[in-house]
Amino acid sequence: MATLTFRLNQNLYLRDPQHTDLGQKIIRKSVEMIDKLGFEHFTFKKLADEIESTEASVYRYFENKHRLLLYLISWYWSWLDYRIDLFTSSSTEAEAKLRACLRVLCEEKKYDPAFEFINEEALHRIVVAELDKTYLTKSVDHDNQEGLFVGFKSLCKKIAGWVAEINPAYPYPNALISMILLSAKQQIFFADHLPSLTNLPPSADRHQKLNLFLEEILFRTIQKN
Amino acid sequence: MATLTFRLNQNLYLRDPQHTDLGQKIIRKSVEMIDKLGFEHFTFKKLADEIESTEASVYRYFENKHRLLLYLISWYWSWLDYRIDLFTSSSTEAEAKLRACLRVLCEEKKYDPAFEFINEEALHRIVVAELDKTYLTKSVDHDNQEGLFVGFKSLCKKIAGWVAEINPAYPYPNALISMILLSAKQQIFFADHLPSLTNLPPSADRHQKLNLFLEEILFRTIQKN
DNA sequence: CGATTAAGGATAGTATTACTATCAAATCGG
DNA sequence: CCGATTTGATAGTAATACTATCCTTAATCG
Repeated sequence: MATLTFRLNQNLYLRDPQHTDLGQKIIRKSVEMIDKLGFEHFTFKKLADEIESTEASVYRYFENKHRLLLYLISWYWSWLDYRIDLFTSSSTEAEAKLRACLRVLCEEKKYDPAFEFINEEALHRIVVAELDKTYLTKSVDHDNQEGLFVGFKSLCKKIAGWVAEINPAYPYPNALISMILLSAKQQIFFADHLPSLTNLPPSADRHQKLNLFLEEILFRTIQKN
Repeated sequence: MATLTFRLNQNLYLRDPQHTDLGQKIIRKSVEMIDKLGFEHFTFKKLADEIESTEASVYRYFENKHRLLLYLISWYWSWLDYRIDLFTSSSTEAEAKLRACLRVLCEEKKYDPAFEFINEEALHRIVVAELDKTYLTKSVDHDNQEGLFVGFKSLCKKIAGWVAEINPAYPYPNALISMILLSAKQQIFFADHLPSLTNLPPSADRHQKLNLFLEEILFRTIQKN
């Protein structure tokens, strides 16, 4: 099988981790550890110990742990974008594309064998729990200038484009889509931890319910008249 | 003028800061400093230096800085709840209540002289920038059990109740309201820092636009049939 | 009025974190 | 096989998030 890799913004890393053995270990293990410990309790020291390397070596790949998180989450958005392309390319209608897109967004994430060293299931949990921390910092503006959020921004733009195709007069397509993208993560988190803030059940069919919830909001909001 | 205070969950603090001079200084100054430095760069040491007290003394009021943040944000939700009551009590119709409620949620926040030692404008910016960090931690479940999120949860429940009054058949009232409550903060943040993720303008009338945006989503989504 | 208690100040100390720096050993490409 | 690059090993630093102890002062209560 051909190995796919995503070309991510070079400012995310110092040395490309996809190209070396140590780099791949860093990615694989950090996904596992951030998922388990949470980003706050995850440190380069602990990571280095686990992969039997040293802190200094990890710092040669990533400037700091914040950039590593940004890297992982950028990877996630690229992956989602790729999957959305996969499932929307067969449609020509914007409406069908949007429906397919929401399905991909809400689906339960499983390990994707197309990408060997990433555990997508764990990465999805990381995105749910840590996404907001990537931009809620005093360095947002700087990070944004360096292009560290392009993955999220371009995905949002693409989907908002379909909204504009359906109803060019609707004035808030980007706001609506960014809201939906974030809500998909938030509501899953609430279902797991603060159930009174949602109506999604704890059971496995919550992904389907989430899909219904968001689809209704999206299409009712953008319908004409 | 009668001085109002909110009765917040006792687990938020070790000693009630509203009742002492030092406590009030801690609240007033921490709002100012978290707003300026951001929560990550804010420390009890820096705070103590500013109010000319000591780290140890601050720790006598709050177990740690995370609880202090939770305290401030709980205070904010209580305040919002109080303002929503103020502006909805005149209406009897659920729809009118919801409209008034969204107006309060989206309005630009100004200093409220009813509460002397809190700068609501700064606190609002803190909520916008730091809210998600209060629950995106490994200790959510524990904090939730201690009742540290009741402020947000009860507000959400109250508003969702009005939704249910209008359309009892709508299956996701809590999810819809929590989404809207959070989006109101998020979209303001995007307008300031990641404008391509929203359609709110940088100008002052963005609060009004935000109101239109959210009102349309809410009422279109819950309309019957 | 004197004694008790509580609040706050002063100081010290600890483990951990998030780095930075230096040098030597291994390895890899031409 | 030579030289450049990569990694490992080790050390060190400033800051952070606490905890502990002791002392002074102020309020309270019989």
